[in-house]
Amino acid sequence: MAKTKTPQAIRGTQDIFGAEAESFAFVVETFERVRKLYRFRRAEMPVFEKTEVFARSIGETTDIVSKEMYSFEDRGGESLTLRPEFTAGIARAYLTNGWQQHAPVKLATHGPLFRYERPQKGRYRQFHQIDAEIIGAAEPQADVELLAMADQVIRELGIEGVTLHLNTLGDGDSREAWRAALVEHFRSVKDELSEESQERLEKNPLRILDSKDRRDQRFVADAPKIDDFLTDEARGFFDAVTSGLDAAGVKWVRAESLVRGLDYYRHTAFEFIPDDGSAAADALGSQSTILGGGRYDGLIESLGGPATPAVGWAAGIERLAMLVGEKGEPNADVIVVVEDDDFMSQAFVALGLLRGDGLSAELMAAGSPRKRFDKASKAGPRAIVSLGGQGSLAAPVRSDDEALVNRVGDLLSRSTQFIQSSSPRT
RNA sequence: GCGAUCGUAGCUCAGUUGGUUAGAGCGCCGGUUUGUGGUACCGGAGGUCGGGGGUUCGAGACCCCUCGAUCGCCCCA
Repeated sequence: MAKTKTPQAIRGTQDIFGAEAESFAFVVETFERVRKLYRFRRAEMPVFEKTEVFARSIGETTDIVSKEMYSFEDRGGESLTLRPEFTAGIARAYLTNGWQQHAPVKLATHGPLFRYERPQKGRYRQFHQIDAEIIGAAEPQADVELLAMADQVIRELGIEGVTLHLNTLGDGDSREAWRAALVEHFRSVKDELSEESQERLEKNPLRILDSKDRRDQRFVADAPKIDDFLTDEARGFFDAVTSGLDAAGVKWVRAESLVRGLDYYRHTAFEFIPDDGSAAADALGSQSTILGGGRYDGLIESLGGPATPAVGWAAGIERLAMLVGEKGEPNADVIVVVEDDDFMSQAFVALGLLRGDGLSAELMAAGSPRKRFDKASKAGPRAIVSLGGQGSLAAPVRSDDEALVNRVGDLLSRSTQFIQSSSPRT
């Protein structure tokens, strides 16, 4: 038989296992716990949608839509796309399921997203996010509550050295006026900007503001500020958000040049970013944002729904997992060692008893019988039950934990399979 | 899409200016020792050196292509 080649995993996908998988699970479990504290309701959406769901809401000119989507035709010839983010799909679900009746709704979800990008540290083609959205709430209190939750998730994950960067993009009119002023400002010095920013000038002028290129930064300093274009209403909204955050004890800094990549953002925009020089910044490489979001009051309309205010955020699980440190896999409470294969069935009785009582238990019954105890011992369980070691039905329990020895001894004595020995200790 | 570095056993890596049958540690399997034990010793399995092509008497080493990884740019979580 010809040797079959093992297919490789798809570029930019990951197989997560062991300590890394524990960190990943820790992030998700923490999110689930905190989300219930804030009374966000769990939602599940499909991982793929009609392409137009994303194209229309995210913005045709954004990088995500113009070059990063995994799109394909199904057998009926319809263009479908693997979700590159949660918000658009949630908005669609909100409209097509009549969730409007629950408005305002607080929703939480998590799962895989797909973006066709060059993989690097903290960035994958299939990646995972936790996500929280409040749909149908126009009040700044919604922004405050959403951010308080984000802040608590990060704190409960034990992540340090990360700060909330906050900005406002104003309402639609403010944003447009500001954008026009920025274009004018940068166009006057176009030839002195970096090549990339010259392109951004046409496509996405707001992004010039956070360019890393020195040539751009001199002109960023005296660029028009959003604050000068804010309507009274937009300013009032932002003030309400910031004072709410202060009252809620959420630390934040103003980031005047923080803009978000997607077209649908209005008013509040924010990112949680590691502080310069912190361990977190180090661990993340060039990927800085671990959680980002904002208010998207226009999105639902772009999908054909009624004008509906909403705010949300998403955070990369992989990026968070890199910051929570190693979460080792816990050792077994008990390992049952079969030192003589004649005692195999007793081992299953013992395992059933132990697991039924809530103790994690593992069987060690393969390989050289004489080495099994050593292997069990090496695995570092809280206790070891040895079967057949003395050629008898006795099942000695080895542990430094006296209470556990007694508990295991009591459990085993429930079966006539075992003539309990006088629990010798080591 | 662009750039840099890198691909040798399951894992971490050696492998001299290209030169015989490609090595070590850990892990795994078996045996001996110990005999209430996490020890030590012996032995074994496992590699078409990422894949393909080329240069050469001879390539794991050099060249080209390709796939992948890592790290940046762009952008984002």
